[in-house]
Amino acid sequence: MTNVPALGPNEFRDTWCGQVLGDKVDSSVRVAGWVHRRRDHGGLIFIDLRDRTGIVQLVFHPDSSSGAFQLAHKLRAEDVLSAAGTIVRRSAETVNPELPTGEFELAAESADLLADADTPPFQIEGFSGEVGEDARLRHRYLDLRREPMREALALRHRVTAAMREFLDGEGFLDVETPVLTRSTPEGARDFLVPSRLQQGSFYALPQSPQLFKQLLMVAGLERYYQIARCFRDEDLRADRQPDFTQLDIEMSFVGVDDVIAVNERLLAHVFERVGGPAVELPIERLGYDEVMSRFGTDRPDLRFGLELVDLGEALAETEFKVFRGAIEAGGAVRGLNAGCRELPRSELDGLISRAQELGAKGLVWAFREGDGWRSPTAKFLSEAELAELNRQLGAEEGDLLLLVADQRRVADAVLGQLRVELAERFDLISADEHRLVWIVDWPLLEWNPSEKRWDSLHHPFTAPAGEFDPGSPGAARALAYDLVWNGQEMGGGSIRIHRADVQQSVFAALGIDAEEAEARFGFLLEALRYGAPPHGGIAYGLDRIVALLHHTESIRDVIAFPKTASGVDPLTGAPAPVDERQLRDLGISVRSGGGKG
RNA sequence: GGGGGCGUAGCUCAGUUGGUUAGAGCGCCGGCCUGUCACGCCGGAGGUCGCGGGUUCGAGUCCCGUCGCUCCCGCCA
Repeated sequence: MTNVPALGPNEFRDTWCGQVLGDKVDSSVRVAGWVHRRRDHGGLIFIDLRDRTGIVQLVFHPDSSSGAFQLAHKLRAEDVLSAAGTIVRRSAETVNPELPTGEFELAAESADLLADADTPPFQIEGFSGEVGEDARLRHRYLDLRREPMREALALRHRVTAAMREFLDGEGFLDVETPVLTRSTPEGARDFLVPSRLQQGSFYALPQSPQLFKQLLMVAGLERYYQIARCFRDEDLRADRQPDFTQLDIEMSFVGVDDVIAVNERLLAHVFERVGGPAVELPIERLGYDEVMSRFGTDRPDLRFGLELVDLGEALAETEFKVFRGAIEAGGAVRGLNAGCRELPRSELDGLISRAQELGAKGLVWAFREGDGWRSPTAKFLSEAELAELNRQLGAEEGDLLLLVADQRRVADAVLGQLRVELAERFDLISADEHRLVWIVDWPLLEWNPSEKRWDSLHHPFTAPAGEFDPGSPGAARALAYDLVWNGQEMGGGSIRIHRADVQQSVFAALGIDAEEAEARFGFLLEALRYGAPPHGGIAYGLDRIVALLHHTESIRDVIAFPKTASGVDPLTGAPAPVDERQLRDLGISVRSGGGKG
């Protein structure tokens, strides 16, 4: 709570609780806030009064003639109080070193009960256990009175304020884009809003302002940003909400290096302003192919090793059918050396289950023992193969080795995830270490085997590097970049396609023919024909950034009014049924599930 | 859509092999207390063991179903 101004006198108070400090000693002061705690000694009553800025102790003596003492006796937790009195310095033995205001207290001479409070459903403070999230969300306005939540929201504010401060200084314009817009059915599921005036038609809530910000570049705004609410109707996670916030940025007449450069300065500025980790510039860049090879994921956590190794060559001649089968099917055998860690059989079995949950058919574990392995799999491999595997994995005596044989992308995904979980299990990550990295040089498209078509890795508006050859779509690289912080994707962006003909050929490669492209993205293609500047930008997941800075796993802890994992807001009860008349107005007659009414 | 975990007092939790009247801490209510700051002391109230069904002489405990919360997989261009 650093951005709190000094208060001038007003009807209910003339200073904040947290600002009852030495400069006010002997002065007469009125404060207001919530009764944080009451300590009633019979002939002497202490009230801790809390407002946004902190806590101050009020002392009520029975000799005050105003009735304040009698009032204090009746006060209960969370009552709203305004109290006036004299600020006094506490005697040395009664100082509370835990409290910023602990050297002082307000000797209350009068007090007004502004509102009394029912007993809260959970304790606001002073309770060591963690309150269940359901209870917290049902009474979120009470949860937000608790210090961690006050700090989370204050931090969030400081982050967005620092973003605006920097971007304003760099000449960016904050422009709002519509929340009621048009559905674009690829990608995430849209939230739909029925139109009353155009019955049978629907607005969609934006998954991102992507197309509008490109149109703003066509419009000549040059530099745009927006702290934009985005919506995706997909299943939730600890780091996913149906409505979430993005810092959205777009610039004209720029290439990859230009966007990265301004964003690196943005991050350094924001982190510096909010007391985040120091950002060393320039931020490291790694190519997509390299990180996939070394870490099995496009969002690598660089704070620890356990890198993946390709073991296909060592096993080229193997008789072990699990490995040979994977290699003959065009797949790979990938492994990692988890270091010298003795694990009980139950945990090794747990690793196998986890690997299967992540999509692998199985997982081979082994401990290096002499020149060979201690492992149920050792008997299927020759001495020469074991020796070569040990060599390639850099295995020393006792090292735990994990191998997955599968299609390359499956093996990578499984070992890439196990790598992170093992690092947590083995405590390889120090809390104060931070690693930022740009992932660059992405493929433009990837083959989707289940749908049998090419999909964009980022989105269909991402510019290819160099000329786009529709004949070999898999070879195209993208002018795209993701920023990864400690293994979490903070944001990502790209240079966009600014020529209609290029955009059309990329649509075609994605299986969107000219007619469909015209129907869905005609407004974009048309805009690109009226002189679109080369442009590019980025979008950051604001909730995730604040969560990382706040050292919390769940973005719900940095959102004032989040939804539960099933998309419900326990406070308001949303989503809720609507009445027949509302539906009639919208021309909607179907009611599913035989609902009430 | 699938899998794991959880659901017992207002909150956080314990509850043995199925066995008497279901417990603790905090909170709440009443009383006492003039230097506490998670004040202390004494007393008290508070339970549809998520819900429904089943097994059993007997179910918080076992079984089936269901609902809610949560984590993960799928999904999230």
